[in-house]
Amino acid sequence: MRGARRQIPDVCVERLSLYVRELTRLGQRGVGYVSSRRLAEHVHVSDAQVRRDLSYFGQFGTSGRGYEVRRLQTALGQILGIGGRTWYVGLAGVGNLGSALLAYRGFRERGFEFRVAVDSNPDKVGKVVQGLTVASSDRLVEIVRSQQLHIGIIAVPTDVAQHVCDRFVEGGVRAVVNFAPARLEVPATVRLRNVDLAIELEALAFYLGRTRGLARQNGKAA
Amino acid sequence: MRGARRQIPDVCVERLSLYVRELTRLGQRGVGYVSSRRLAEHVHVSDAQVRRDLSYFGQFGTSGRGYEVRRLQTALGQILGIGGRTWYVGLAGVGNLGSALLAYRGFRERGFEFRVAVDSNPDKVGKVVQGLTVASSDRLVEIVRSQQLHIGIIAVPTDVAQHVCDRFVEGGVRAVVNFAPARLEVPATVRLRNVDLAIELEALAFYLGRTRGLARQNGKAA
DNA sequence: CACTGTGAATGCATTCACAGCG
DNA sequence: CGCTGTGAATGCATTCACAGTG
Repeated sequence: MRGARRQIPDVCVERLSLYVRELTRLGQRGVGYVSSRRLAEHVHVSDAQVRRDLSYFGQFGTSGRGYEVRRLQTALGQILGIGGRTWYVGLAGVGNLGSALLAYRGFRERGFEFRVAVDSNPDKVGKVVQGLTVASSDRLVEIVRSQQLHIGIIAVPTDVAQHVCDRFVEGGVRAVVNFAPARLEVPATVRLRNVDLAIELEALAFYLGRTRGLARQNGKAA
Repeated sequence: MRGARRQIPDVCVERLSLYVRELTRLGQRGVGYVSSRRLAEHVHVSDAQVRRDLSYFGQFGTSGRGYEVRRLQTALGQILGIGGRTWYVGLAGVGNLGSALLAYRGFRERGFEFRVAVDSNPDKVGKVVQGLTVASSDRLVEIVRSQQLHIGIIAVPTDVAQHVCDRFVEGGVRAVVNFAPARLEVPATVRLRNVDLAIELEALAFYLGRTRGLARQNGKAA
């Protein structure tokens, strides 16, 4: 079998991000300590869930007092890999969605740096978007290599998504985030994550179509 | 026929969308029948998973032959609530992300119709984006009512997300999709779904930070 | 006290494995 | 045969409940 370490639930990692976000806010408001209960409320999970999630990574609390906000915040940041370190990101596809991603300030704040944006449309190549000069998609592989990109983001049309993905992988990225509505093939060494806008709506339609009455909240991390 | 309404796994619904998508493609290629095995391969799940997912909703296959592509496609479409019916959607926030959503053709194809887009920026109000005239956010409640919107999409900055959400709910939407990095409060009758771009990257960073070696594929529906 | 951290119990989701059908 | 549909078994994730602690 693989991975000797204790198995950390996949969804737990996503919640970690939410905890950090809430802790940041609490810190800004000058809150010094927070209990699992209060933290849980803000993130919409149970208090037991919070304690269990944290327990995967160590002991951060004080009996009777709770968690020290600043300390927990930085600790979780470290664990998530967004403490100190900067991850280099490349974007393929500078359409509306791509532009939205480039414009999103949250990335930079958390240590993700867009170093490159490429597009196959010659009209876009050379233009400057969010302080980044758009390069040609043809040069993607060499760019990924020379810029040492860790993560590739795919915001291109479905029919070229796999091709672009392959170029990212060829260049040596270690993870890919795919916004195209396609299932991409990547080697086992590369981490793949899909964000599919149509599915979000379709899943809703399913519940709207049946539950006339009350609806459970949906279990999507966010 | 036993246990008439069994509980359907949340993730199963998302996979249904993927099945429909793949079936559509197979249909276009003229494929008449498909086995759970082959369908599973394309969607990156196990064949048992496919059969189990389908079994929640009925029996669609033929022993020894598999599933008739066209028939299964329409059946699943019905189940998802995207067969025939049109869902009315409203967008709040016509920035890059909002524009990207308006431009996404996949929605219309699957029976989601943007009827309204609003923005709080006076410079944007009155402009036409993707064939839709941008209205003022102030009028959101009445617009939701008069246009009979089922779904509200939130693509506004974090600090006003809750306010906009409340207006959607007040107007009577039955579901909300939130793209802002905030946890929104909605009554139990309203279905909420969050799409959080930063979390996608942070979850990746976690795995990049630790697994030097091979990475499991990530379980995000797409 | 008020709270954490965690075994044990429960509840979901996935896979196994095979009877039964075309 | 080849393949579906599904009980039974397994494997994950969440909650319970409480001993232990500052």
